Amino acid sequence: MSQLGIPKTYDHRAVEGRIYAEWERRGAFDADPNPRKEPYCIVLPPPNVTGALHMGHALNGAIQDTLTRRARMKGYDALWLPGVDHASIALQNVVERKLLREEGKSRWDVGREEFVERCRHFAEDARSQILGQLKRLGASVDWRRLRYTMDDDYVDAVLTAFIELYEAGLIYRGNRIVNWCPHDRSAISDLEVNYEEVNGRLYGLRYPFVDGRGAGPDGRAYVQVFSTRPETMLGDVALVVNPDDERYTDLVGRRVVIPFVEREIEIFADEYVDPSFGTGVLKVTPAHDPNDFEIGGRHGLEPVNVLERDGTINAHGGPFAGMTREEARRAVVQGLDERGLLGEVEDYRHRVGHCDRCGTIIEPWLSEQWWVDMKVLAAPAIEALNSGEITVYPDSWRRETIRWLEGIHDWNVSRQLWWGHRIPVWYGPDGDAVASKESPGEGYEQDPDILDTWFSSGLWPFATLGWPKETEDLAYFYPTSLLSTAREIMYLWVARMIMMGLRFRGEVPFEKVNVHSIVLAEDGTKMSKSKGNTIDPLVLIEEYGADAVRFGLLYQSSTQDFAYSYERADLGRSFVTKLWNATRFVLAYDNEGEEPRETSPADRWILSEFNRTVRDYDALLEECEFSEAMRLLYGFAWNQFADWYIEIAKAAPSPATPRILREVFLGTLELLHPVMPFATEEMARVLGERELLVRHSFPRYEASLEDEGADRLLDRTKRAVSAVRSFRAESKVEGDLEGRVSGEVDLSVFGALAGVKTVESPDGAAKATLPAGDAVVELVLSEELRRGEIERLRKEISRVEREVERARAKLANEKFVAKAPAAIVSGEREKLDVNTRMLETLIRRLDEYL
RNA sequence: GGGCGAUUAGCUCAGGGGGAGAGCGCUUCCUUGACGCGGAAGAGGUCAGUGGUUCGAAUCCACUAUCGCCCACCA
Repeated sequence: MSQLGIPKTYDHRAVEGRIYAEWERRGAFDADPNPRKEPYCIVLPPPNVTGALHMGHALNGAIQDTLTRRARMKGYDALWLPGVDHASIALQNVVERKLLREEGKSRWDVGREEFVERCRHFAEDARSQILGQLKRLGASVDWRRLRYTMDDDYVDAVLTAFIELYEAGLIYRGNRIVNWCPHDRSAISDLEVNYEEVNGRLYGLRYPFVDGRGAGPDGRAYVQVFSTRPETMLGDVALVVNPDDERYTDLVGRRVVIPFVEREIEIFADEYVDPSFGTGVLKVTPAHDPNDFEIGGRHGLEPVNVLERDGTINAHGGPFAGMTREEARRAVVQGLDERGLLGEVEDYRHRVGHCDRCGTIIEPWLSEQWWVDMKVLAAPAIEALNSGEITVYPDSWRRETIRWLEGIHDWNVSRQLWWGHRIPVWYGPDGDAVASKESPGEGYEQDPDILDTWFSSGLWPFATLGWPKETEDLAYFYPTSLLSTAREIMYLWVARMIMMGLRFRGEVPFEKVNVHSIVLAEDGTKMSKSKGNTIDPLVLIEEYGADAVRFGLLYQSSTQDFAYSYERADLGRSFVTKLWNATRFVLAYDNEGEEPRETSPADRWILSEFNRTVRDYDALLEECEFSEAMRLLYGFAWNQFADWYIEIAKAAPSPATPRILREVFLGTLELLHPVMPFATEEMARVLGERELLVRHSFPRYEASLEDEGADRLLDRTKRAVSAVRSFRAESKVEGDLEGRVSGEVDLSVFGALAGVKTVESPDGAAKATLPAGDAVVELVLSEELRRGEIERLRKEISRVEREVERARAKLANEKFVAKAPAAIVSGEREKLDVNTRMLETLIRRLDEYL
């Protein structure tokens, strides 16, 4: 403890928990519809219940909290609504792995009911973790309103939405190729398939002619086709060649036999075939390839599905039935080889789809699924994005999203998983299907499938506010103000919220979308648990404090992804320390009386500077320019307020300085509070503020505080001071000096900070002449410094000469004078003028010495 | 195969038509009424390359190189 009675250093560990509890106790984050206020609402992108806070959450949390706290301080009725997502496939995978590890059982061993129960319990245990972590970050969410996608009310919203879309004919059942994960035994969406380059093989498969005429293209008795998945030949229904491929014209219409299963298939002509790939002959497997499905359809061919749900070969696979797909691949290749039907085998690098959640290789698989007709839903969303009804930061993502929506495919929303919202369709005894929340009656069986987790997430901005009930919350807070998110879920989630919001509310779900950077690992690659390069925000918070981490993240966040650097947390921590020490200074500073007293130019300058900072900072936050905003505020607080005004307060105060000092500092804390809530709150408390800072008003720009005269005066004064300091450092001059400044400066500030006593006409053996902007400082020197001054003057002269030359050349250019904006031209003239006079002065001084 | 973005000081990154910026690191000095997680003064950059537009380009355009990311049903 210092003599001030407050700790010498700020200890975030001792402060943050206490302050968060205080905010909660005082209901500082509670928001309820208030007709006398304007609403401001952000819904938290619901983290997965299974998740732990990662750097992306920390960054997005900092962004949302900053915007919410700012809105709250600006007088809005600001709601930041928290929630968690049940994370269907992700959580199911976690619970399955646990079950296998701990009990050696699969989900089928325990049965659906029991398994879902376990998922429910696991989710309940897990969800408190990430919520606690949000508190550590300082998130000012209204905890009374915590939502969960498996809450009864939310489930009701999901079922309502499904039934409405179903009844409108926008949800239908269809037999199509889907991305099938044999491990999860479920369909997954296109967006959940990761394509990875793998080293595979291209196998030459030979199909003997049925008629045995032996008149293949080159006299052979077979047709060769290249495939990366030989086992799928068991499901072939045709071969196709390009109709324009002259090599194969007489092949069309002939028949070949599929080895092993001995099925005869015909050779067709189809435009789809690329003659330049492989042999120019393509095998058609409609049940296991989306293109083949189309081709098969064009030729009226019945698909043959050879895979079970778990990826093993089914009865259609003849001798290979029961094998896994990998076993079947080897066995088919070996069998072909034995029969002399294996052609060339080439190494082949290609992209193979993997399940986003479990990493299993995806099989395109024909199955009966539920689909959402997206074209109809996308049209209004495209319109809303085109018209600017939704603003996206940065705008390039608005255009990207429109492009994606324009090429949208129907959405497969059914999953053959167990953890999730069960599809509310019931099949009756007579084969009828009814969409209903409850069983329509005796003998009805509910569809076993559940919904894609993103179907429920798509309703998030309004289902969390009470929909389908027409609640007061919904009327007041919807549409929400802003959604902040990582770009990786723009299509998966954001685009769907827009479509669902327009469909069910007739209004966009949010006015603005902020697409934030992705936080990469220190080496610039993506953070991933498997690579072991993740950074845990909680560890950072523990070490640096939540405020430092938040400031560091925002300081570094722009539209570009960035490699996380601990330096930024360091920067944040140094900043907190700097502010803490400023707090101690302000507290200890003589602070008497409240009555207005006469201000000095320095007082008016700092007010003016602060006021401009308020205006620019607020505008930057409004545009989600967080990095710029942080740099601006940091620069003001450190380089203007602390470096200059505090020094002025020490050395050349006015009667009003105590008041202005405190006022501006408190205002700075208010500006910073949305970003660094804990430390600023503590500083305000230490300063004796009676009201919590979280409840203060955000500073407002006031035109009357602009003071150009004071700005110019202090600018010149600071330059003069710096010129003297620079001279002292270079010439190694210590102690007080005498001198004079030509050009108007604040003499008391100059004298005190430069250590120069001003005299009418500086007299002495030698004089130093220092350019300081448009002013000149002259200092009385001792004789021994004379030689050094000559050298210094020569350097200055050549520097100023270059400046003069540059401006002169520019102004000599007739085209420049004619075409450049008047302000630029007059600016150059002024510079030329100032520098010319400066040059004359310097040369005159040099002459005096020589 | 398409699309988007990046390349700026030793490092991590801002900026973005009119005299190159920050933090860290580096050099010199400094316990001056808060702060050494500090203060003062410095060194350090043909803003990837080539062409173009312009009175003027690090900034806009084109191409090239390198590196990322997203999207796509080529066996």
